[in-house]
Amino acid sequence: MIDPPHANAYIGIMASHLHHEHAGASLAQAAQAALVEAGEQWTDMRSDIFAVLATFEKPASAYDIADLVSQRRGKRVAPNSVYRILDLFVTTNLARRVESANAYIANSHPGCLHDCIFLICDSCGTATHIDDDALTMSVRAAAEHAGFAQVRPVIEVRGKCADCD
Amino acid sequence: MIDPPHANAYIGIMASHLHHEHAGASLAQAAQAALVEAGEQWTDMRSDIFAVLATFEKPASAYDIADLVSQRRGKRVAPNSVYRILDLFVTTNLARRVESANAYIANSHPGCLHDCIFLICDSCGTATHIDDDALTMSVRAAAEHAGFAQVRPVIEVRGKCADCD
DNA sequence: TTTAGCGATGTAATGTTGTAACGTGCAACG
DNA sequence: CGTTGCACGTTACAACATTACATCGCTAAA
Repeated sequence: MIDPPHANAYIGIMASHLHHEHAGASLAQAAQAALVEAGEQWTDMRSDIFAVLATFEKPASAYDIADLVSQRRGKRVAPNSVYRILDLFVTTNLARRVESANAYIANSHPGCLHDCIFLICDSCGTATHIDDDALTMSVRAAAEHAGFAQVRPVIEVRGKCADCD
Repeated sequence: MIDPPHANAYIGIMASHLHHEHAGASLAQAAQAALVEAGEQWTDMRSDIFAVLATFEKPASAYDIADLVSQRRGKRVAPNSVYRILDLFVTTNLARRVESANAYIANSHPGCLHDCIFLICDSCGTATHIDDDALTMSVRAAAEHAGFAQVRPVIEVRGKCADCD
């Protein structure tokens, strides 16, 4: 393979991952803190939805989440309600929408603002993400050079993960 | 604005745009040629769907296309049929799916294989694309470095276009 | 000439994802 | 003790996508 100009950009992944990756209870706590920080309430419903979302390693659809939250609460929770809260999570950076999957995934480092690059396996559906700020900044720059403003990059890569390969 | 490491990547846009951009009849002809080249048939239905798709400057949903093709033919064409043909177009590179819009757009240079970067205006909905192979190759490289194979990058940027800004 | 196969399209039904409109409960504040 | 604002509930519906199976027309083998 030829060496493209940015072939070494992945070096940035490690460098930019010095921030803390949360999991489990720690993650929920970080999420709560971030939401409160944004001036929003941390309600039972939001807590449950975040908890369910965080159990997924694959992007979860709003309907998947609605089902599981319904179980957990013993009472039907309408997709509508889930969407409302997922939208809130996305705007406050507690979760991300994976456009190519019409699904959502918890942000493992809430409060930390990146343009994420998602890698989604077409076989097993699992999603990982890499943070390569050099690369995402280049995408932003290209868009801005084309006259775009208030840009929000959507960078996702579909493929086969190492396990499924 | 600070100068990110890849800020000059857009120089690649011009450089990589030496290939011919088609429009109108010329585009339809190029599409036909590409499809036949791929060992597929250029039927009336496919021709009509491509023609309709090519009239859009915004990404078009399968249902939009179904409606217009129905008019053009004076007979209802079901979304199903449209999806089938759009899928074919996407696999043969005559069209692209814009994941963040659940919609499709004609490839203005069929036969020419790129990872496109789409810019979609949140206000007016129009989409433009830029071809920056250096940038897309970097994304591929980053994904492959993470163990992914058969990668298919999805790079889209939502924002405000120059006109709507 | 039949007929078997195959690719393209038609038809109908259904599944999945996303929004709109409006109602209810509850807590803070005057 | 109202009234205001936010969270959430409920219903209905709109938009997007797939599945299963039928039909049509062509062509190649019998």
